[in-house]
Amino acid sequence: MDKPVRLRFAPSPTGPLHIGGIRTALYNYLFTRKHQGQFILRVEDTDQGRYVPGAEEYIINSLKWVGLIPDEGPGFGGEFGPYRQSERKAIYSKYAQQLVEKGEAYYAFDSAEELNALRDSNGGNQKYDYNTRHQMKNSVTLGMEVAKKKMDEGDPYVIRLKVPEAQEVVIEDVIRGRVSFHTSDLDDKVLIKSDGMPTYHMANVIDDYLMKISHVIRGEEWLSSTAHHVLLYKAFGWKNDMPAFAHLPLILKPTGNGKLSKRDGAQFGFPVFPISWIVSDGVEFSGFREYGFEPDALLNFLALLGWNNGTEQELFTIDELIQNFSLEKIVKSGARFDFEKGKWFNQQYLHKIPETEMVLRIRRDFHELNIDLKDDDCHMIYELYKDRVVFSKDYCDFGKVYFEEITHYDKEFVEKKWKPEHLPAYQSIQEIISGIQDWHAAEIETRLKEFVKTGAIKPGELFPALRVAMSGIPTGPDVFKMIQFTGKEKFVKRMEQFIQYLKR
RNA sequence: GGCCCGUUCGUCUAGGGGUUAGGACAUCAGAUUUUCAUUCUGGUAACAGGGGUUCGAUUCCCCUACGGGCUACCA
Repeated sequence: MDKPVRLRFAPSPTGPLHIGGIRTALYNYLFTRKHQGQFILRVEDTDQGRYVPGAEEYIINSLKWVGLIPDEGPGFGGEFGPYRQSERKAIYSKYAQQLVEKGEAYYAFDSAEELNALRDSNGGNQKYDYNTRHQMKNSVTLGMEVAKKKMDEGDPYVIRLKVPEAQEVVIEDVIRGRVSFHTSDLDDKVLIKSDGMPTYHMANVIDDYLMKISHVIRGEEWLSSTAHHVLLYKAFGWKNDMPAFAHLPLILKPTGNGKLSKRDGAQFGFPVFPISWIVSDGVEFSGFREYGFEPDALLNFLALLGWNNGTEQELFTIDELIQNFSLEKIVKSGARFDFEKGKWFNQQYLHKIPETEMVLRIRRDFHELNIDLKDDDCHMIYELYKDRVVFSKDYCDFGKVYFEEITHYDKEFVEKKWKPEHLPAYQSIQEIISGIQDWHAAEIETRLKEFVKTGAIKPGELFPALRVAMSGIPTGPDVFKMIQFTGKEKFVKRMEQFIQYLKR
């Protein structure tokens, strides 16, 4: 008897999607996959004033990057199209007409000034509702004859929902349980704007009905207006076909107040967008992709931000997420965004990537720097850095010092650890190393340790110094392997450069 | 202001009328690495407050506080 499972992700192309949107899409996707349903992308582009060119393409590219591919949607086919609301204008007018005829909606001719005057009255809190509609300029007060005449004369008008008096509107939210509103708190929402376009509420309800949507999983910002949506379903006589609602907790800023917003990335120093977004004036907002995130890691991280399966498992493959997902286990309260935890997820995923794949990426990243690496070099860089990378591009960031000139040395190290009396030791080491025939880390290690035993320098002073000489910074992998990888000739040169720098 | 939703370690969360309130990230300490990192071990750290209900409440109810959302011819 259950309806087929059909869920929609319905973003508005007013700019780039942010990760909250990706999480919403993910939950929709997981639910459909778990119940063998359809995952539908619907573009809610009914606000012509806020339409941003390229945003739709951006949304689709983002979904593709993370692997949440719609079964239906613009460019994805499907029997219930068009999936862009701007292309469904005629449908909405038809249904709006129907509502007016049934007496569930009415035409309104109030000007912006008149609406402001209404709002400002009664202490600035007055709504356009069943208490005030009788004092406004609409087909309820004017009569249908006059209204028709005004419309024929070209007077701009909107269509408003005629919210019934003194009723309780109840929503059975899958996540929150029973939530109720009273119609006395609800205004007569505009359904069709004066440009002929529907508002979100109107288009949303009609499309969900027409597209046979079974469950609406969306952000909590929609919970309040769901009361109007329920009223709309009733007005149309579609109450029995109403989808189940599940309102998701919001993702909050890491610190401070409010929900995570698109501008927070710049402020907190981490991406909030899945992939980078270039604003028309050339400003670019970096994305998780460009930051180096694995799409599966991002999804895993996002999935756990407001949901868990009741166990202590944190690492889930996408299939495991599908198997384990349930709306009932979604947390009710908002979740602060913790970028550090996101990085941890990425690191975990990076460890799972096989060496052969990683080596390919290392070669590709170096190639972009115009450095063509030999197979052995790629493997060596992998070996050297695999325990300390968080993103795959870190291999390149760490490894490029072996192929580029060293332009500066860690200031703190030089100031704190460098002592002029170390100089002879450095020079001795340069000689010892350059004398090694069997160029291997093990041999280098033996010789260096022998030297340290002479007491010329302490190990704690020597090894970090060698790292600085090799790479500019005192942290890094095993020094002996570093030296081996640097190569004898380059090692000698770098020691020379370092010694010159210290003498300056 | 009004309406609606929420509140367990710094953060994400598990749990649920009787628990040493568990895990993860972060953080701190120890071990190992004659160095940093890794790894391992261990530690600090939470039921917002006040009333009920109850033999017993962090868990159920109410109030307060705090947080969040909505309050547009935006979605």
